[in-house]
Amino acid sequence: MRASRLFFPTLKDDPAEAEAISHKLMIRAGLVRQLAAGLYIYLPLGLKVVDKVCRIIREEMNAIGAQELSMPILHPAEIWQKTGRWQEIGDEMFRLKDRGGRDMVLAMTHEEVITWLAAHEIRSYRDLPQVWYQIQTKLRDEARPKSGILRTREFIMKDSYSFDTDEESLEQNYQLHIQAYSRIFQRCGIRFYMVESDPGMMGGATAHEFMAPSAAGEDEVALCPCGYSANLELARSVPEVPEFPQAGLEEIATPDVRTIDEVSKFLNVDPALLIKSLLVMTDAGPVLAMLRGDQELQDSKLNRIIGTHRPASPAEIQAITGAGTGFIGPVGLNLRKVADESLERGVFIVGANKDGYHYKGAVLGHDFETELADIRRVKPDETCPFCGKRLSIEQVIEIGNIFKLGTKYSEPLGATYLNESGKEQNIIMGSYGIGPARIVAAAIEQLADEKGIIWPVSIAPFAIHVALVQPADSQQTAIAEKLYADLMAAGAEVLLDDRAVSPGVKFKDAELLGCPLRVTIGKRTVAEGSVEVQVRHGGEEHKFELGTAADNILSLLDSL
RNA sequence: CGGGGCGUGGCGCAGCUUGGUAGCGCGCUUGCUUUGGGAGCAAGAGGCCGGCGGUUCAAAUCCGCCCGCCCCGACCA
Repeated sequence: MRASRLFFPTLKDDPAEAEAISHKLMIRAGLVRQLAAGLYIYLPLGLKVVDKVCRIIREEMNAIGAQELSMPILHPAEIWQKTGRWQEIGDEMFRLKDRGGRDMVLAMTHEEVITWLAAHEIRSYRDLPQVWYQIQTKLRDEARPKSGILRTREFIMKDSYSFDTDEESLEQNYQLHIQAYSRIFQRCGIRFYMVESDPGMMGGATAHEFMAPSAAGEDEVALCPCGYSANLELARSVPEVPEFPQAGLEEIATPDVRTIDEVSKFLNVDPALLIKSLLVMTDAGPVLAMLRGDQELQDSKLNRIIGTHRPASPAEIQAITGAGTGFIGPVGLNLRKVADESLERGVFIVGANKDGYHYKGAVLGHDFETELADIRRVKPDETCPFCGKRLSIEQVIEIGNIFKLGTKYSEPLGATYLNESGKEQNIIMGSYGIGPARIVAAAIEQLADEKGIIWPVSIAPFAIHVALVQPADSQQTAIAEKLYADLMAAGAEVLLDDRAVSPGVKFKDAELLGCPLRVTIGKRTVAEGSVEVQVRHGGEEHKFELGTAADNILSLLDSL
């Protein structure tokens, strides 16, 4: 491709609306343009990179026996009503009516459709197992699109679905996907972790996510050297146990001292000796959530125990507990309570449900009763529950996920098969996603430097960027054209910058675009009968004689 | 949905406090020069100042409503 004909509008300045590195660079390098919040146009270079990622995905999916198909984006509401997600999912699903007044939905995901297909076409255990996949557009009316292409309202996804007769067979397909995913992310040149994850709205019991470490990520994971790794939504840890004082409930005056910080300073005690009491409201009434003063609530964990909830307002707190914010506690409070398991043993200071007062010496089982559960957020350096080493926490981009669905979709949609003894059984399903655009963003986030993008060879829009310094010079042009033709003939993807712009602009654009190798042909190299080659990642420079330049460039490329 | 910020040529911004008919840098066009790190000189083109309404002799500027975009939170296959 010649740069003089390539549509790649580059920008000198960072766009005002971009925050994330990948967002800034994708716009500056002319990969994408934003149409509206969460809606992006992929320009030629951006599309080229996404296509390369998709090609790798296809190769690896095909390699585990998955078969590509394509499903509609527009669905009849009926199948979503059958699985219950029509009701369960709220504003995040785009809904519309067709001319006949029938309810339709725009696909957020395709479990319903693929299961409909399986219900119609799978009859016998002899038809199983199957793995079907597609790379297709998904639409979600995101509450908050953000970070460029990381969270958008329309995006493509590779989604695959496995259909098995039993759990063991599902486990095999699950493992095959783990293998395929690992190879895909490796080949795309990004660092990633596989972590335990919350099945969430997908349903099912087992789920893992593939996470690429990046400051732009929206998720956090806990990691242990022993291999334990989990999304913070469900990560577990063993907290330090403090020295507790004597038991014996006693009211103490704490005038105008409300927060954990204030109380611990006022009483000169470790925050871990206090109970943090949070009142939340559910459909079934108020619930008191309790944590140690040095801990924070992991809302997703509480959510799984008490369902959807919201913090109580100050007025509600007053009405329900009789005290204001900062003075509430479990003692004498007759409502549902959920305490973090770290409160099971110990002697704590708690709010007295009376303005200006706390109790000290409160003991679970003696002074109050509560349900116990893990509802705290893991903190860095807490102990791993499996090996005792220290956990670290990293910010990550979710690039893929895998779920064991079981019969959550096959049952309501009637996807069954006849087993060996002629008995009808529900098909056991799995569902597996990858976000190609997120892989692209993660690669940029993880590798870029202050000059621009640095592509891994496997997904670079071009492998070699030939900078022809003076296109007006016939000698330089002849050399560049020959090299361009030779490299292309050898199968390499080459961008020839033949634009009549100043050398500085060419070099800056080459760095911004981030192709793995930049070949420079100018006055200096012509005089020496050589070409200059710079490796974008690391900046290493080489000089190759003209006669063997193409071969040397290609072997240098292979070595990257 | 809650909180905050922003909206002025293609891009990045100033002007708004104290109303008086729009400016800077980059980019773009033409010409000449230049040619290994975002070139120089000269001449140009390009803006219903997000929208609607109000106040006023007069609104980019003041007031109200709305829309859009970004950030934090909630939410999130």
